[in-house]
Amino acid sequence: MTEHLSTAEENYIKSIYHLQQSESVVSTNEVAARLNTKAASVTDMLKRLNSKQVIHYEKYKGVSLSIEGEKIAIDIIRKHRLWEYFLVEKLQFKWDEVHEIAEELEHISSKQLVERLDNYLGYPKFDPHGDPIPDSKGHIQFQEQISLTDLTIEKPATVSAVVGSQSSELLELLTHKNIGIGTRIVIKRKFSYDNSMEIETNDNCTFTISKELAMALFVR
Amino acid sequence: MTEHLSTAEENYIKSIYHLQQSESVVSTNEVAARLNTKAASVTDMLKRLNSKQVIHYEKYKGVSLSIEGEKIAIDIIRKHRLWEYFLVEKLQFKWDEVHEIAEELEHISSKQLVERLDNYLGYPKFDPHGDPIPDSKGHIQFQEQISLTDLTIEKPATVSAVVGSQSSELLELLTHKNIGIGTRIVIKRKFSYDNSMEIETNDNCTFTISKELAMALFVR
DNA sequence: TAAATAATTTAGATTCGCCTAAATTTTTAT
DNA sequence: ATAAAAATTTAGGCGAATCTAAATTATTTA
Repeated sequence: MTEHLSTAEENYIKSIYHLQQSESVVSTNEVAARLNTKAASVTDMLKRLNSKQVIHYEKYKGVSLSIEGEKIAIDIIRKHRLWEYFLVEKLQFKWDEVHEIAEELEHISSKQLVERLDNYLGYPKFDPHGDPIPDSKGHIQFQEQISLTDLTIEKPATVSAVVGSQSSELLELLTHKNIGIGTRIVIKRKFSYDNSMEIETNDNCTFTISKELAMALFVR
Repeated sequence: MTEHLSTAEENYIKSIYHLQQSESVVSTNEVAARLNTKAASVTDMLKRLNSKQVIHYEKYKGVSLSIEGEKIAIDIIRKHRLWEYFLVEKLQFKWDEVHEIAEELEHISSKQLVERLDNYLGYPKFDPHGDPIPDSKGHIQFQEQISLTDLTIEKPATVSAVVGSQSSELLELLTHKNIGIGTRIVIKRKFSYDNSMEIETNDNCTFTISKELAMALFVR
């Protein structure tokens, strides 16, 4: 299929894939920002990737992945998330320590390695951050939003929505607790007496939230 | 300590380390041959590594590793062999399938990853090829030579010496069986009737050798 | 809609790691 | 010991991936 891609090329493809989740066509500047590089460098690379058929690119018109490019992106993400799972489940890393290491491991090329790792790990469906792990055919499990109330204990999740987020009282509370869209949450304990729960967030804070607040937070 | 080395730089250091096992000073051409590259490229790189203090190098005088360089080499070898052990023990690869993959994995930089992997694997002392795995302080277990006669069944080993290798009859036999210093051997079966044994080598050949030949071969 | 601003691309350098061909140094052999 | 051979280095170039500064195109706004 594809000859061989450099680490840099793979990182561009991955970035474009992630940026495409919100808008289908991605700008040069957005890629530059995500990769901490300069727009001129991005233009250079887009030309190269375009000639390799992994993206659709026209001057001044933005970029999107080709079918081939999307396959490559999903494959990299699969590797990244499987390695993260490995690091947490087998090597006892904390879920917030593994990203950097997985950024390196995701570029290891052996197909066989990935398949065997997947098998060894028991074909996990979600990584330690709660993100879905694509299967060997590139299929990604649809991920529903659920109320934080219904989240399994110890299973990390990401805040994806806040119901009633127009209320300033709620916002005040969220600001105080430093919770927002994208905040990673793990439930450490649930107290049945008042349905409050102890949670741990991104920034390694552990504290208790009320049933009312938990009901307002949606996670995936 | 060391800022950061590229994969290419690490590979040069590793090659020089291995070549130094036989002769303490290594030539440009030897490095070129080992890395499948050209002498001119090696000269380039030696200049760079010299300025980074990881080697001792003088024009036309050959190269050797500095103390720092040796530490780096041992660290890379440690990673390589731990990953090989992981691939065979945990992911069920065959011992002759893992080298290439480990060549990639050995460049993953996280110190913590290596330590945790080592712990997870139970601090193995030898890799699946029978080579010693340096510990976290860089100490390498001394490996005695034993006669092939005394080698445990199924335990891979490397031919490290041939007693009576001046005899042309022995050489004739060794040449015919394609066995020499460095040949990897695994004993598959031992026959007590005549103390002959069935062995498997490097090149995936399986055949029987006599007690006399086994006694002449020393392995580690 | 025309000017100002923002986004993007081009032009021209730089570093890394490699190459070939030519020059130089070292080693070997006569 | 000197000529021939082998090893090594230098010179000059190339592609990948980056950069800055300048030019160009697109978008916004007055």
